[in-house]
Parts: sequence; structure tokens; C-alpha cells
Amino acid sequence: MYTCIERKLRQSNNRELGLPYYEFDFTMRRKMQSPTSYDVAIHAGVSQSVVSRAFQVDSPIAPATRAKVLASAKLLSYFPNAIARSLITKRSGLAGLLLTESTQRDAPDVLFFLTRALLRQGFQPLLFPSELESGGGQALAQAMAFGVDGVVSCVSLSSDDLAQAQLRERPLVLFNREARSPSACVVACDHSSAARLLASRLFAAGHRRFAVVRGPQDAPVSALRVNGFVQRLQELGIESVVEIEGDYHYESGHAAALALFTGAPLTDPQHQPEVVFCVNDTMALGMLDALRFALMLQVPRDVSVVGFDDIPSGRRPAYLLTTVSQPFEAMAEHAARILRTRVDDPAAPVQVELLSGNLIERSSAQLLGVRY
Amino acid sequence: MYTCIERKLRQSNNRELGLPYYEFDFTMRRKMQSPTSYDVAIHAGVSQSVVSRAFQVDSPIAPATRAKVLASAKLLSYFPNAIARSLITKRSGLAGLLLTESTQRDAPDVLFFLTRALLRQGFQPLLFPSELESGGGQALAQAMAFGVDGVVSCVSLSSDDLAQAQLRERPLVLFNREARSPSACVVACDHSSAARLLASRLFAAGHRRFAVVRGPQDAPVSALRVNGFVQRLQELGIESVVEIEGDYHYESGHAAALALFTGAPLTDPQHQPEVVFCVNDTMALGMLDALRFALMLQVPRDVSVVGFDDIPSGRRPAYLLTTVSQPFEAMAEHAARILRTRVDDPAAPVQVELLSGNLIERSSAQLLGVRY
DNA sequence: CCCTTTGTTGAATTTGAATTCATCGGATAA
DNA sequence: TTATCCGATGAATTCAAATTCAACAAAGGG
Repeated sequence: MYTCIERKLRQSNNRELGLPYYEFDFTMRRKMQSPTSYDVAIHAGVSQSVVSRAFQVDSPIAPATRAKVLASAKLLSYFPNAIARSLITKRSGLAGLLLTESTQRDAPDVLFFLTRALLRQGFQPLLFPSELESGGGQALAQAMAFGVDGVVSCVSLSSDDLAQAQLRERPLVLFNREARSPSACVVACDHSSAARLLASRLFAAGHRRFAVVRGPQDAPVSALRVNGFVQRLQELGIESVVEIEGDYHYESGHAAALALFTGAPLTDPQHQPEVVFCVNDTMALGMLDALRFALMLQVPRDVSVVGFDDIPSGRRPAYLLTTVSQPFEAMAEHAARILRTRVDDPAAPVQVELLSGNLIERSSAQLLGVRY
Repeated sequence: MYTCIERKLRQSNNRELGLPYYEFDFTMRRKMQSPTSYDVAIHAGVSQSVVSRAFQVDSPIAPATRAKVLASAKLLSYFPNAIARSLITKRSGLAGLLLTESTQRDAPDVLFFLTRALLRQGFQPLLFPSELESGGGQALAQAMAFGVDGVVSCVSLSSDDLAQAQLRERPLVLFNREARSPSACVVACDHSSAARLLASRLFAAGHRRFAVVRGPQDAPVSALRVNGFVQRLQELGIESVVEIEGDYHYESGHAAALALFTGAPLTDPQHQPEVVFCVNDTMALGMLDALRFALMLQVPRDVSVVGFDDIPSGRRPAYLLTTVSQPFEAMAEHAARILRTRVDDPAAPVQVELLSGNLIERSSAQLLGVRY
């Protein structure tokens, strides 16, 4: 019988010569294939186990041996195969990142900060974009098949999805989405509180007639923002707030402006809203442009406009939009840290973190008592 | 001796009971572990090979057997382990995507379209963001260690990086970067031609005094755009073009405006540039805001401004920037398609594709003979 | 000088799925 | 009826690295 190393060498050679593995042959191994730990072992004159140990911390290996192995490895430009490693260690170093089209397009910062944060926690981010908000279930199952160590999801997941995916010890952190399972951690912006604060400050600044441009009826984030805003106003004694449905895009903000300020109420300025709260900045910009360029109104003299998200364009002199910024960077860091904690210790407690948004006053609306 | 299946089962059980693998025991396998093909095999009463075959197309298996296996698999919610699979098939289904911070922040569309295109070609995108343009070498090596089938890089890679990474048959497609190796494919926007066209059209519209706000001296993309622009103007008889260095950010566009239009030349309108070409839109917006709000100039009456990239904010009524759009979507589709082709057939020819940019005339500058 | 302890080393085994190859069964042909 | 062929099946092997465990060496204690 051959030794372990001999056997391996024999196999390697024959594979390349197109011979069956059992045909004995010791021809020099070709350089085309990536070197394996066996190749390094032969070169360094040690066993494969030693090569494996040389690449790990805290493994029983003599410093001199390690140096010798590492030198051989460098010479052969060998690097441990992450796939083979994760097969046996059950750790891939991969983190699944579930995204929707809208996250990617409307809030690219989320992806930027999340990938950076995951990387810092030692995860390589594997992307699972789904075209729709609903396609998260399949993406989650896919991520599991790829052997990710955990998942951060910017996509809503139904309890069905979670059950299907067979998470089995692999932690899930939801980013700005509702938890539909007691085992899922959540990191989110406290949309509702931020919207309440916005309402309070606008009220304090003297405004009394409010309108809201919201997202589609079933969108949870839009609902949180709108409800927070409207409930606070009701507490302050404002009974009715005009609501218009938008689709988060610039054009629908533009259209909402025309809907609000054209027609019957226009004749009676007493019925025009003094403030329009758009549930995202993109619509707020459409609103601003329509008010200024189509309806020839002055902002904030005739109407005030507030948004939510603090997108970069809103910061430019042409807009100077008063808005709420979501602390995406901090949220991303939290999400990655939670994931790391739970990957290392699956028994760690499930965490839910709500981070508060920051009111940003610029010149499209005045907020009482806020200065940044 | 035991059969293969028995042996496997015995191992599974003992692993969970904390016994050494060789202690024979047939206790029911616990539900905590992910099911393997052996579990399905036992459930379906077939061998592991059959389970494997049931999950592949074009494998010799009786339709009835496949149905039986698939039913068992569904029942146990088994899904083939992608890691184990790729260990033996040498195909991971992963595509490495190398990115810089600036790609992610300034052109999020690139990432969006690339991930979508890769996904459509059957690759799961694995992200390797590097903080700096120079960190690509390590990222490439990392990607290789993760066993990606190929790489799309939005980061410049030196020939050293390529040599280090030991690509060995794994194709590389450069996105908007120069090829420093004959084996790398390239998909890029034809910056130079687009800039030449821009120069021609501005000249034809009657402009004669030009200024350029470029990027850092060693930035290749900036150089392509500036050189194309300036060379074309020289061909048309314009000898001198003022150049100012920027850093691609909004603020540096703003600063460039002040530098160009304040001081000596201001007293003599004959020396003020009639057109400013900013090598990216972000600086062009800074330029526009400075001209309008700080210098109180009218655009395009007093000065024309053109940019490059066609970022969304430039499209808004507040800016209406005349610019060049890079066909990122098409570029991404090409890149992914080339990658797929070369992964399937490593002998496929190396491709270099230059896609032309589109001139977009809006109101910040007039271009003769262009209407969109 | 022998026995124990400690620290290294290597052969064998493991991970989960794909693949190879031999075999078995049923069907067709002679 | 027997020989042949074909598709379907399973046992064993493979992928590359980690891990287990036995063996061994050197060092220390009695």
C-alpha cells in the first residue's frame, strides 16, 4: 500500500493525464491546476495536516515547521481553498444580503454601508437582489443553499418564507423591516417617532393645515411614517389631514402637487395646505419642482415641504429640503455586529434595535426648536 | 462490513450523540442538522447517487424514481449543499464583483445593473469592495480563494495583481478600466469619443472659449475625457483651454467656478470661458450652483455648463444639465454575457467592447445638431 | 536509568454531493 | 431458449482542507 501522500500524488498526476485514478504514475504534476495542501506538503516535506495547521492560529505546530510550510506555500502561491474549508468547518465566511430593487436604486447608501459593515465584521457579502418586495422567500432559500453563515435582509419576509428556508441556527437580521418571527433580529429606523417629532415641530412653528403624500396603501414603512405624523397631529387637535397616494417616485410627487393645489381649493386659500409631508424625499423633490415651476408658488412662503430620507439631491442649494435622515451608517454597523454576535453564539439573545432619525432643517420648511 | 448507507447513518447518529464515529448505533437521526443527500436516500429507499441524479438534468434516472426522491426531499426540506457540490464540480456559481468606494457612492447604478446582469447569467454576485482604487489586488486574490467562477472588476488592477492572483482559467472582465493583461476582457464607455463629440457640437454651436474641470492628474477616466475634448478642440483651431483640477466632488465644482470667474479675467469678459466642461456631473452641479447663487450669472446666457455621467439630479428642473450618459445598463449586460461565455468556454476569444455614450442636451448648454 | 509529561507530527477519517464503474434487471434479437 | 444490449442503480471514489487520534520525540522528575 502507498502512503497517504503518495496516493494523493498518484491521483493528481493521472487526473491530468486523463488516466483512471488507479493507474499508478508519478509524472511531475502539471502547473495548470491550483496547488492544494498536498502539493505544499510534498514541497515542504511534511504531511497535509501540518500544512493545514500552518494556516491556523492556535494550532499545535512548531514555529520552525510553520515557517517552512508558509515559505513553500508562498513559493507555490498556494492559498487554502475556502470551499473545501467551509465544507468541513460549516463556516463559509459569507453573509447573504437580501435586497429589493428599490433599496438599491433609492437608497444606495444602505448597500454601501451594509457591505462595508459586514466586511468589517469578517463577512463577505453575497448579494441576493429580488426584483420585487415579495421575492424574498426564494432568495432566502438560495442564500441557505450557498451556505451563508447568516443573512441581513432589506426585504420583507413572511413567516412562510422563514419556515421554508430552514434557517437552522443561521441568524437573520432584518434591516428596516418588521420581524415576522421571534427568532429574527431587527435593526430599523424609528420612523414613527421621527414623524411624530416632525409633526410636533411643524405645529409649534405655527402650521395648522397639513397634507401628506404617502406610499402605496400596504407599504409598512410609509404607514409607520404617516401614522406617526397624523396621530401626533390629532393629539395636537388637528382633525383632518389630506392624504394622497404616491408611488415613491419623483413624478408622483409632481402629480401630487398638481392634485393638491389645482381645482376647487385653489380658489379658497383657506383650504390649501400650509405644509406637505412627503413620506420620501424623492417625492418631495417632485413636489418642490411642481410647486415652483408649474404652479409658480414660493416655498416656503406659500407652502412648506418636508420629506424623509435626506437624499443627497435634497441638500443642494436648488432644493434645500427640510427632512429626516435615517442613520443608515449606524444601522448598518449595528446589523453587522448583531449578525457577528449571533453567528459566533447562536444562543445570544434576539435583539431589536430602533435608531432614531435626525431632523434636518433646511429652507423648504421651518421647524420650531430645531437647528442643525 | 456495513453498506455505504448504513455506515453514513451510523456516523450521523454518533456525531449527534457525541460518540466517536466508529461506535455503531442506529438511533433516529435528530432534526437539528440540515438533511443531506444520505438522509433523503434513506427516506426514499435508494442510494445517495440516485438522490444526486434526481437533482440534475440529463442524468440516467427513471422518472418514477426521480419523483419519489424529489418527494422525499421536499418532505425533509432538503436542498443540495452548494458548497459540497462546487467542491467536486469546480463550479461555484459565484461571480466576484470588485468595487471601489467611489463606484458605489457616485455611480450606484453600476452596481445595480451589474448585479442584475450577473444574476440573469446565473451568477450570484459576491462583493469585494475596496476602500481605495489601489486595493484591487488583494480583493482579487480573496475572490479566487472563495472559488468564484469569474470576476468583474470596477477597480484598476496592475499586472502584478493579476500575476499574484493566479487566475488560472478563471476569466476576468474589466468594467470601465484599462486592460493591463492580454487575457482580460474589457467593457467600457468610449469616454474619449463622447468627449470629442461634445467638443464638436459645442464648437458648432458657436462657442470659442472653453474651460475644463478635470479630475486628479493620474485618473485615467478623467484623462480620456479631457484629452478627447481638448484634442478635438485643437483640431478645430482652439489653441488654449483652461484646465482646473477637481476631485470629482460637488464642492470642488463649486470651488472651480469661483477660481474661473473671480479675479483678473472677470474684469475682461473677453477672457471668461463661454463653456465649462466638468468631467463629471457632480462637479457640474457644484459649478451650476456657484454660478447661479454665488456669482449671480445666468446659465446658459452668460456661461454654458456641460457634465458627464447623467446622474439623476442633473435631470431635475432645478439643473437640467447638458451631459453625456454612459450606457451602464448595456455595459453591464455585455460584461455579464462575456463572463458567462468565457466561464463556459475558457478558450473563447478575449473581447474588448467600447460602447458609445449618449449626448443629452438639456438647458445648461446648447449643442448643435443634437436633440433628444 | 526509567517513567511520565508535554509538545509535534502524520495517517486516517470526515465533510456532502458528483462521478465512475460494475452490476443487475428487463427487453429485444437470434 | 439463450445471447445481447440498454437503462437504471449502487458501492466506492473523488474533490480539498480540517480534525481526530495514535505515535513519537524530547524534556523533566523520581
